[in-house]
Amino acid sequence: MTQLVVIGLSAVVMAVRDGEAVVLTVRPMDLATGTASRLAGLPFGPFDPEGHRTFELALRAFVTEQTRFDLGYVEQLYTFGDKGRDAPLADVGAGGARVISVGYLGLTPLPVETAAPDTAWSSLWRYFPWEDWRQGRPDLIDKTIAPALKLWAEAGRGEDSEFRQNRSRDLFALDGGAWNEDRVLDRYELLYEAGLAAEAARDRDRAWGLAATEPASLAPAFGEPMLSDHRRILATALGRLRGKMKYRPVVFELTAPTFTLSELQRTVEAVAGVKLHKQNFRRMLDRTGLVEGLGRFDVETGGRPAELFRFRREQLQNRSALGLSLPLIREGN
Amino acid sequence: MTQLVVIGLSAVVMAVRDGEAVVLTVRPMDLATGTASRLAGLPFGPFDPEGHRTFELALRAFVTEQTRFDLGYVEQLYTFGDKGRDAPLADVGAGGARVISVGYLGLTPLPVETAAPDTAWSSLWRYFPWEDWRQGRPDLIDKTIAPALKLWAEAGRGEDSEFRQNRSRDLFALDGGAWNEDRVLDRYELLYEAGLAAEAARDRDRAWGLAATEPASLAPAFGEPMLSDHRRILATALGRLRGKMKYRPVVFELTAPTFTLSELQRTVEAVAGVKLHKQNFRRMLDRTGLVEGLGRFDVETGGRPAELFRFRREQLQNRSALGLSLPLIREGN
DNA sequence: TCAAAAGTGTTATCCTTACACCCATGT
DNA sequence: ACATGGGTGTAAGGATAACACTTTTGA
Repeated sequence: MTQLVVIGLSAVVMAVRDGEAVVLTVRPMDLATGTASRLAGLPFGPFDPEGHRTFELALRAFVTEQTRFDLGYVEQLYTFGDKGRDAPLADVGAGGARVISVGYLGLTPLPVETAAPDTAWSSLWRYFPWEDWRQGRPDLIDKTIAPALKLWAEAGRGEDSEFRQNRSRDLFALDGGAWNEDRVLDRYELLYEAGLAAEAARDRDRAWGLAATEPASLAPAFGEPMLSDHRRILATALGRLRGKMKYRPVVFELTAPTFTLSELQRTVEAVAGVKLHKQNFRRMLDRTGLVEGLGRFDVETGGRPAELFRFRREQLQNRSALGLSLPLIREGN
Repeated sequence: MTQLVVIGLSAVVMAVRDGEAVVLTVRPMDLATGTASRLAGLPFGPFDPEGHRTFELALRAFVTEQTRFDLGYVEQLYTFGDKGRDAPLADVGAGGARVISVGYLGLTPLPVETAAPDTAWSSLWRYFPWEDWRQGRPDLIDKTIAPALKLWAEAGRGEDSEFRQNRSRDLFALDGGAWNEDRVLDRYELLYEAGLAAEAARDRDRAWGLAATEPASLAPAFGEPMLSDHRRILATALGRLRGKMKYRPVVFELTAPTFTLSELQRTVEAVAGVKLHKQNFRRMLDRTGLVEGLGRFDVETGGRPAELFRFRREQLQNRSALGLSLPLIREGN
């Protein structure tokens, strides 16, 4: 009944700095070479069933230890346990045990320069360059991704070929379809399945007992790979955050206590990866009553001074979140 | 590094039968008495890191084994690992190891009578009687729950007292506030914290090393308790499903291949626990284009025959989910 | 004076909500 | 004929998306 299982915790700590979405990454020591790992990973650590009462406490403890940084908002994402996928800690030696990793999302308003060595804030678009549509549709989708997916789809047999093609089209908005910014994970998994994410080649090699081939010539369009399955966890986190922003006021976990409406808009845009309509964004804000003007102004904006606002945290509780449809009725019928 | 950890999988398998939401429950053998356990639980089993490639495969295997029932739609819910809470398997002997349980939600259109012994479909409202608002606001909220929560709030000190009161008011819609049907987990956790869920007393006893006191006289208004933390997992599942219905067409995992619009509405109502507006429900359906009339009719309805419809699964893929706000813009500004 | 960023007004369109009403079947 | 459940039409109000325009600062 007692098995060789190790529980690992991984943290996706996100912030917005200078209008760019960033994530906290580490380069752990590689046991083989004794130097910092070539690939970046997420802060992660083993869960000690003796010492820790809850996952969340364990997570906060080791993130602080590794990065000298205190987490604020935290939420559980998903638990990963597939055997095929390269598992966390495999690179730093879990002694052959099966590793289950519980992923967490943490948000912080303060992209503090972390003092810890081998720790850095990196832009999300390094790992998902196709996810930033703020300057319009990224060229690399049509130039590199679409052709590669087309080849992959054509390599499929019968039904499968058509299925691959439809999925590519829908997820990457290929034939004039609408871009759905929430489906970050689906897109990453598609690229992984198609063998276009560098991690796919690595995991395949490892499954066959081969030495890792350098993920040599994959185009930068497919994003920088990460250690083990960390890029998959990161994709889960970004997708979750993008979706959640729409029905819970989580953006405010990423802003300073006071902010201008433009700053707030830039923060939302940085995460969602799309441009928003200024006037309508503002109208939406005062309809929902989520923010409150302070009558004070920020003079540093390089134009007309902007009023400072704050998030009205107090009335966060019940807010019925909007969701959609389910047309309610009072009585009868 | 290798610790005494056991991974358990728990399945919340839901269906709608005769217009009532039901869940698959089991009464495992109690090792002490050798008879079926007094309390119901969810189907659960250990995850074997040697034998199983993924959680999902393991889950499908043991659910079939325990209940002779094949799962259709499956999604991961949450991973529970708190020490304070009574953990799964504790009742059937995990030998003192720390148990981490990964909860899954399964949906099925066929509430097949399961042949397996000690397995049954039970109404969700047995466990959460306050969650069914289809006949209007349940009496037991004002008669039993509200007064009990009031006492609990008054027992709090200072700030805490006010906080408890606000939370009770918001979650149970006490002072004319709006009912938010999605917050099933928050409500259960509130009752647990307030010591009103029978499980709370049991876990407290166990933490203090006492023999379990019979959860004697808790009013039925607080729902029937389940084994270990299964009612918490069930609450997570119901909340998730209620929320998800609003942005993904998951209801159709609960319906037969063809259905009348009234049947579909009753299914949604059974899960959401609220009454819907017939005409507007129908208008919403053809706006979204989710269903398609078949030109065939069901004559068994006891009135004018109803047209049969089917879910248009094919165009499920991209559908941008509605969510809300994020006012997009094409170019500039 | 002009660029840059903040902030306001107005309109067409669509969705939601609410109302009242007609249709086809079994008893 | 009438009860029962299935199904339709229409209109008011609010939210969204798209226009264009004014205001206040620094260089």
